[in-house]
Amino acid sequence: MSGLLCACQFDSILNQVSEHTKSAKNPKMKKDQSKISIKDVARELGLSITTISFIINNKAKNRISDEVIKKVEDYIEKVGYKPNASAQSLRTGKSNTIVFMAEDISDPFFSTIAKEMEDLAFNNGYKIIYCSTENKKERALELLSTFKDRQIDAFIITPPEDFEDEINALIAENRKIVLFDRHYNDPNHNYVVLDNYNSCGKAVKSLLEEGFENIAFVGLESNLSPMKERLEGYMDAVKNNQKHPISLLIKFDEVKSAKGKQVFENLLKEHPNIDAILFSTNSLAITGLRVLREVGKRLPEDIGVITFDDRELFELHSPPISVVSQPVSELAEELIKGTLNLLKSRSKSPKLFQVSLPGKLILRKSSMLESGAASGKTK
Amino acid sequence: MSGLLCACQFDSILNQVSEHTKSAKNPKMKKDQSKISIKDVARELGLSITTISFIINNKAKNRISDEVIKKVEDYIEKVGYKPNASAQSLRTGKSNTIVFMAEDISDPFFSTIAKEMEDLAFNNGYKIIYCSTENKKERALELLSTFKDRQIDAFIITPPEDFEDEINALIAENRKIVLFDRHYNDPNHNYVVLDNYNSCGKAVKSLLEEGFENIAFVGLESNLSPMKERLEGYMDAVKNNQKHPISLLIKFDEVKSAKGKQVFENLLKEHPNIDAILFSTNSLAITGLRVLREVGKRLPEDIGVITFDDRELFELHSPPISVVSQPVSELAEELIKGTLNLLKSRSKSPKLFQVSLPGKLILRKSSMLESGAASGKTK
DNA sequence: TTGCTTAAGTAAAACGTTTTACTAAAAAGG
DNA sequence: CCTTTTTAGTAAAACGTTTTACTTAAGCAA
Repeated sequence: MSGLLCACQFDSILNQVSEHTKSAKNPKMKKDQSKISIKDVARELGLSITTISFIINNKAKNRISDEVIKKVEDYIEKVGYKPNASAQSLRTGKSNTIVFMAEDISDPFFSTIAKEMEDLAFNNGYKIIYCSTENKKERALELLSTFKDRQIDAFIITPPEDFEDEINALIAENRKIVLFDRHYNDPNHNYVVLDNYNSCGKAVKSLLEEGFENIAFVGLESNLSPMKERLEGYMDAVKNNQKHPISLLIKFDEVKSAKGKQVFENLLKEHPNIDAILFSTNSLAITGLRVLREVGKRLPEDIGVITFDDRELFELHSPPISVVSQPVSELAEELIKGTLNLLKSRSKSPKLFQVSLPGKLILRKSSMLESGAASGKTK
Repeated sequence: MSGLLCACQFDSILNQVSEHTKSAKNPKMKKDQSKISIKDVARELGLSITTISFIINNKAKNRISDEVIKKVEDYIEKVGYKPNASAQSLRTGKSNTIVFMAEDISDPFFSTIAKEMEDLAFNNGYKIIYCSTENKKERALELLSTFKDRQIDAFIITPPEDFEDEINALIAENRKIVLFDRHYNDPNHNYVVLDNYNSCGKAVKSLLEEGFENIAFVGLESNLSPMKERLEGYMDAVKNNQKHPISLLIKFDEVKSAKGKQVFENLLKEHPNIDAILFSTNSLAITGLRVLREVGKRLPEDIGVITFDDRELFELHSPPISVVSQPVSELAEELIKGTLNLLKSRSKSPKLFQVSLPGKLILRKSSMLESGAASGKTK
């Protein structure tokens, strides 16, 4: 049937061939085989490629008659023509691609964010390329250098330590940059982060209300903003309640090693009066929970526990562990919304956006001395 | 056939070269301001772009003098020139991009695989774009239709159910396709999967050796190959040992719901003699463990447990849960190695590869009745 | 000398778009 | 009836590469 439609003025030539090809069911077979281009569409409809281009880019209003628009759209729909993305990208300098440089894309927090972003971006015609910096500056630079020349429209970056200059350089080059998870308190940056300071305050307050007295903080030795803010949040909250802060900072590389377990064990020994611990990250908590189990501490009777970032693991733990949960969907939404706005704006200096979302304290048995009926309640 | 007509009546008369138009150059200004192209390099060195192109593509041997090659390479290094990826892609039809369609990129199994692949691919000059099908056919089709027109070099696909025709269609279109995690036993497909059948056999054997007698299987109601193979592997292993199989298949959507918990609870009630359970997936095990805890079953005394896919959660569980672990690094390596080979081969029909890797049984307390010294041993 | 080979390079077409600047015909204005 | 405006389109340049087919000069054998 489609053979009839391509008739127009080329009849004579087509006819010569069709004698031989008829047996192979569909005379248009050729088309399907090799990619169909805007030129093919134009030729087939007896129009110029300019017209086709205007139509597929919604620039046809007041230029092309509704009748022709309809005809072209129908044909495009029928043959499934889609513009060649590389050609578009070459011509326009845009690629409809966003790069998300996560710390580690296999980390559940980042991969969940990634998935939600992917979905939102996809619905807006954007693709996302992910990569992992491992929190290493050289790695991040390497990635950046690869992607800088690939017509990437925007970068969502979880910067490693000591990366402020590079971020500023990118911004100076007029790139669209959005920071995620960590930031530099720079009014010229776009970012979406958790309100770490107040989240920590809430956690401490909750522990105190439950009757815990000597709350220790176990954090990461790091200059990254969340690590610093969580520590500060803890410090201020404890001091404001006339308690004495006790903090242990562990090096990133040691968290999962024997060394990490040991320094944590030492903390417990040196401060036998500790009756609650606030873990600043997920992996710190996991290491901590291992040690607590090994040394026979009962939760929450001997030691109350709250940690950052919810994971299935904590809910299934015995006893279930209280957490400060990050609002993953909202974070992803803010990130994509902000990034897309940046991309939409035609101005050279789009308005900045700086978002800080509150954490959600999810109380479970590990931090509830009275273990009342309100298990799992949310605050 | 239609190509005949566009023949070239407008061979041009544009031989007047405008040498001087561009030559009012300020060599300093230029560099920093706008992206530097192959043309700039050529002009600056007084060479043709052809020469530059040959050199950056390692096609200069026997064509260009070593002296010139050196000069060009040095200059490129100095100014940091990198070819425009879109232009390359447009010209060559290649994009150095691989799409990985996972079931769910936020699932730890897939995100870990993704990360390892990303790394390997990156080192070979390839980027990876991830996406999630959610095991939904329409979603997969939608994704496919977006990516088909973007010069994607290869697809690594975790197909949803009932997707065999689509895979065959892609292959017929001459696309590079590699299946992952699940396959169709089709000798014309490339795939990398776990040896689910024998992995299940190993798990059953281990439970029997530990003294468990009535081993139940809890699986997913699904046509996907891993689900079917695991069930078969269990069935055959149990029967071969003169035991009676008991299996429960739960719908994907119900696993995490109240319904899922209930049917599992019913299983326990209807078969009070069950003394061990083999869970076919991660999330089934999590639901199962919740129920087992609620109904007061002790592990492993009352019920022994082994589940598929290792996760931190299972190691930290009390008691730690035995698992069949997938060799993530090896899977990722096979995937990328195979895909890259496909891409390297110039032939129209590269040789196929079909890889099935053994699972690793990691025994922990949940399946060890004697709870001997050999905790955590690997088989 | 002539003719052939090799070495070292270049011109120009092509990939598939978008966009600027044009045109031809019809409608409107006077 | 002429001029202007509007409508509905089109031609061709440009984006930055790769690659095919050429050129030009030198070397060399006879």
